[in-house]
Amino acid sequence: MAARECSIANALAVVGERWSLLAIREVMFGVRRFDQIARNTGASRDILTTRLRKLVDVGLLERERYEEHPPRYEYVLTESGQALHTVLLALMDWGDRHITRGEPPTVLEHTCGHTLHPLTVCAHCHEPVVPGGTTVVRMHQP
Amino acid sequence: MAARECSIANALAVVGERWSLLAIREVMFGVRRFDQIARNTGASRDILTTRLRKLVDVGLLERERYEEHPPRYEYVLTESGQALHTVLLALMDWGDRHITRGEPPTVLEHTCGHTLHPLTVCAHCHEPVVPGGTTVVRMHQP
DNA sequence: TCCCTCGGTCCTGTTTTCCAACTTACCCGA
DNA sequence: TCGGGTAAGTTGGAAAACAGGACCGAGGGA
Repeated sequence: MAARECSIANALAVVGERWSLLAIREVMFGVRRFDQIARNTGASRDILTTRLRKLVDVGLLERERYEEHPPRYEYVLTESGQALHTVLLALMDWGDRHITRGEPPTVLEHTCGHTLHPLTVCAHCHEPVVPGGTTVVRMHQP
Repeated sequence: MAARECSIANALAVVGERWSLLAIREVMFGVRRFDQIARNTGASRDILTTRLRKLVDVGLLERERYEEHPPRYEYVLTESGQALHTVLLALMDWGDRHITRGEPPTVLEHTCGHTLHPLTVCAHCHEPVVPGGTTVVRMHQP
């Protein structure tokens, strides 16, 4: 215990459990219903229940009733949840390049009309950020 | 089972288990030794052993002997491992903005001399990618 | 009426994970 | 030579997480 304090660790404490990011992927792709999310992710239903509840509790999802009779619910992303799209894009791009064999299973298009290949740049100079192109200014030591 | 085929899922199958990304974070920040990685992540030693072994097996890390007598090892990132830096940066930025309260615990500087704030842009038009700014062209349905 | 859907809950057994102590192999200083 | 320290794990037992399937309640449709 008494590990390094870090926003990566904090982020993973919220979305790092198994199935959480896949559930968010589904909602981001427009799949909002419990049964569909369960089917598409492959998570067992009870685990998915606890994951979705946690994501609602921490404010990444909202559970909205979309039908009164019978009561039916759907999950929608909050602003914090939507902000995770950069993480999912980075993960998908990395998976496409280094893990998945063959063609990318999912292809996205940017509003500019071209196939989306995400690129991470420095918000200040707009140059791409390359591995080793950063230095640590300040960091918590455990 | 029989879930959606997707590079996000494939990526998470490799680095999605608890402690894996934190171990990679440490190596990326220059911490290469077992004991230090264990201390800084907070992972228990046995779990860390299996995680590091898996990361070596899938080719994200290499285990190198840096001392013959006694035998001592250190972990270094392969190119695939280094490529994960975009994922970690996205996660850290999201954590800084939406999870961590107060100041970011870790501050990085870009080679341009300014504090690094990563920005995800489209590699083609160089415009920022915003939530909902993409459409799905092709996708596997389970 | 009977069967179906949706959004879960419950139960049971298997896997993982956690935690602390132990091990091996060597170095160092007194 | 004795004791202590470090590095990189192993081991064993308890606790937690997970998988998979049955079940449930409120309604819908034929």
